Amino acid sequence: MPKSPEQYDDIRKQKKQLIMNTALELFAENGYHTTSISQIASKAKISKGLTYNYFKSKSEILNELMEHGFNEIYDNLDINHDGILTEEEFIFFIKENFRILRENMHHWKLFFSLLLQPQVSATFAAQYEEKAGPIFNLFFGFIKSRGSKNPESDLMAISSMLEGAFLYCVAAPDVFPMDKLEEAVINSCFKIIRG
Amino acid sequence: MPKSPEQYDDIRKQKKQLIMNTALELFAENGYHTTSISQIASKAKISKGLTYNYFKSKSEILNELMEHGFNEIYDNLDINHDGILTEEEFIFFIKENFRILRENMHHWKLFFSLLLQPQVSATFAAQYEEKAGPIFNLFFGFIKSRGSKNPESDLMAISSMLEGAFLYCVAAPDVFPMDKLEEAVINSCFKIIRG
Amino acid sequence: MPKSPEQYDDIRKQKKQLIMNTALELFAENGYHTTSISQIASKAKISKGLTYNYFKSKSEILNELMEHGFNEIYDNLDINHDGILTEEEFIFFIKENFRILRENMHHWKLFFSLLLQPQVSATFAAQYEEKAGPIFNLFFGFIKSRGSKNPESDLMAISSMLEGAFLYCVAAPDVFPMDKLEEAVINSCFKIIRG
Amino acid sequence: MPKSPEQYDDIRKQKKQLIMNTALELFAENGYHTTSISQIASKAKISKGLTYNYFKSKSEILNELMEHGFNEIYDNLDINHDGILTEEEFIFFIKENFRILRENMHHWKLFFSLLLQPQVSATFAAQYEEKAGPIFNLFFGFIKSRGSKNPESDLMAISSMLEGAFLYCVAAPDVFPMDKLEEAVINSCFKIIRG
DNA sequence: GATGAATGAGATTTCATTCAT
DNA sequence: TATGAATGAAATCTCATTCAT
Repeated sequence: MPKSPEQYDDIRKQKKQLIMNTALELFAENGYHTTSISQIASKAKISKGLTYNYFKSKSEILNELMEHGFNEIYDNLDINHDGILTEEEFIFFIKENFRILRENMHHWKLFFSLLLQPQVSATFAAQYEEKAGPIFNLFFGFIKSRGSKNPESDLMAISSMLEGAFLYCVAAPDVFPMDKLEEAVINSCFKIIRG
Repeated sequence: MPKSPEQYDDIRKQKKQLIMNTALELFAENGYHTTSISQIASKAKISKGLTYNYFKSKSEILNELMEHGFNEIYDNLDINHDGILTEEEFIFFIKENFRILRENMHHWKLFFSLLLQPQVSATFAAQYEEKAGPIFNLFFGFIKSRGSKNPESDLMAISSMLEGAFLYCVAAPDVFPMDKLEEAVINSCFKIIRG
Repeated sequence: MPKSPEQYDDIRKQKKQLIMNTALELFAENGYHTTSISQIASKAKISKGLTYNYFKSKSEILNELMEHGFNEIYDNLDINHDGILTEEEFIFFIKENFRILRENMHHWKLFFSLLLQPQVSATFAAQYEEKAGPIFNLFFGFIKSRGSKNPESDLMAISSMLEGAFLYCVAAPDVFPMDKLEEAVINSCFKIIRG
Repeated sequence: MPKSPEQYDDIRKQKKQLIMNTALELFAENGYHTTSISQIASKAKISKGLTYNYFKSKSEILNELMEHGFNEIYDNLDINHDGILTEEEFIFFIKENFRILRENMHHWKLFFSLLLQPQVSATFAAQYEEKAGPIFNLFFGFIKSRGSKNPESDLMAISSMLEGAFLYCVAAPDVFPMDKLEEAVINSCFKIIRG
């Protein structure tokens, strides 16, 4: 029985997603360069050739992965409201970040590793800035609204602390217990702002 | 008339250093896997074959690089005193860290990138822990000595902040001005401890 | 429309056989070490890379060659009967050996050359003993059954003679005419046993 | 103190012999191709470069080794008498052969392995025939003088047996005890001739 | 859409040989 | 004579990508 165009489309979408999920896992765990198309294909239980039916090249898988990943992550953050954070929203925001981190460990691991090798994906840096910019602004607004004496300085400290905490979670999850770390970070944010 | 053993020793030391420096630069800039022995050799203006006169394999270059790097970095920190930090020492320690970071950008870039791909270098994780452990202890002692109400929590926050600041320096040096970042971090440490 | 699994299986079998045949010929004629993968590939009219689709390494080709070779040779000998040789069977057995030798000259040449360099193939010695042991037993039984006064001694002499004759056939086929050699060996076996 | 020309000559001879002995051992044990100039030099405790002061190339070491080896072996056999062997002389000759074999295991191992890979040394086959020819004649004369009914046939059988016994000694010295093998071979020679 | 055999460019590695000293 | 650093050719091996079916 021939399939309808819609069914074909569905299959395509599922297969593509399967390839991307598999690739993400392997890239994150073993690195982009140490992962071969063969490994991806065999883990996804498809043929090597089929991969090229969905992606022009290995690096295109990476590109799409990054793009999707950014969207998945930042869309969930839902920062498109009035642009002013209340204290609860700020806390919620950080907690959300940790939650998303835990749920997308693979993506984050890959993100961080690409951060250190920008030549892999030329478009990566640009995307990152585009996404990260509004968040900096949001934070900056919150810090100022809380009466910080030096909001620029506090933004740097808080951003660093969050970034560092995320790095610990992803790269050395056994050094600090994750929930304690989360709590420590949140508390410290307020200590920093308060002065 | 053969060269004297000392002459040969000299040549070997210099050439080995040349290879390591060249490799470090390329590894840090382009990544370990994207850097070929050919590239290293041609940048160092030697033949591919000679590389193998000095290193058993490409991965051995990486291993020696890590080992030397750790020593270079952590030896400079000189943490072998009485084990108690005064406030000045604490500040000095962080400043030293930043200074060393700036002077060994390549090493740190490589470190961070390997942190996310530990399977590259098996010995890496072990070395890291061995070196980082005493520093955690030192910090913990300082935090307690300053009357922190929750030293475990503060250690996590401060460690994260430092790690994150280093990551910003290395991976995105244009986002924050480095000297301001350094100042912000130091100030925030005290805010965190003070509570 | 993909090929059927059976078709692929067929291709793989044939191609693998082609590679093994080609390698055997070159190994036997020019030696294992002097034969490069490039030579094998170009003689088999395939690409170098394809070789590695079928064999993990060059030495694995050798291993499989030895394994197959042993089986081909010793399976043909069909020594799995009651374990007692009649005179006709003994003669037939030796003749068979010469016939197989002539038809598998390449294999035997390779065997003999590896005999002298056992470190090439670690598994080789073990396989050889496993296969040769029963034959010694069979011969020993025959020699005793014919009333030899010193069967141990006669076994040594006969084994040596056979081994030497095979070596002449393989390494210096022009020194003695092969059919005369065969006849001489068979006759001499009986002279030795008879005493 | 400058050395006299004779002393220099002496040194040269000794060094050359050292290199050849070392190379022989390694070639015999590990094979010609698997033995590198570096290994030879380091085992002989000289520099790589010095090797080329005494030999034009690696293959020239092999050539000289073969040449010397043949002479050493066959000169010791002292077959330059009247050309007629008595029974005692025949026995003595075979015993001598075994003795020499035992004392020059390395040479023989190398000989046998080259027999199977003649392309290694082009001149090898020619040398072998030149040396072996007179021996065949000597044996043929003895066999005839003892009243053999078919001396051509017996020569083949005896030659094969000797060759085979030597191969066993060299390649599989544990299969048969060497002194028993020697005895068995000698006895069997007479059985073969006697008919 | 799906397969996996096949290619070829390029990576790592080895090693006989040369050469400045 | 003696050294060992240096070369370069060639070997082994890997893998993204193509293509016939």
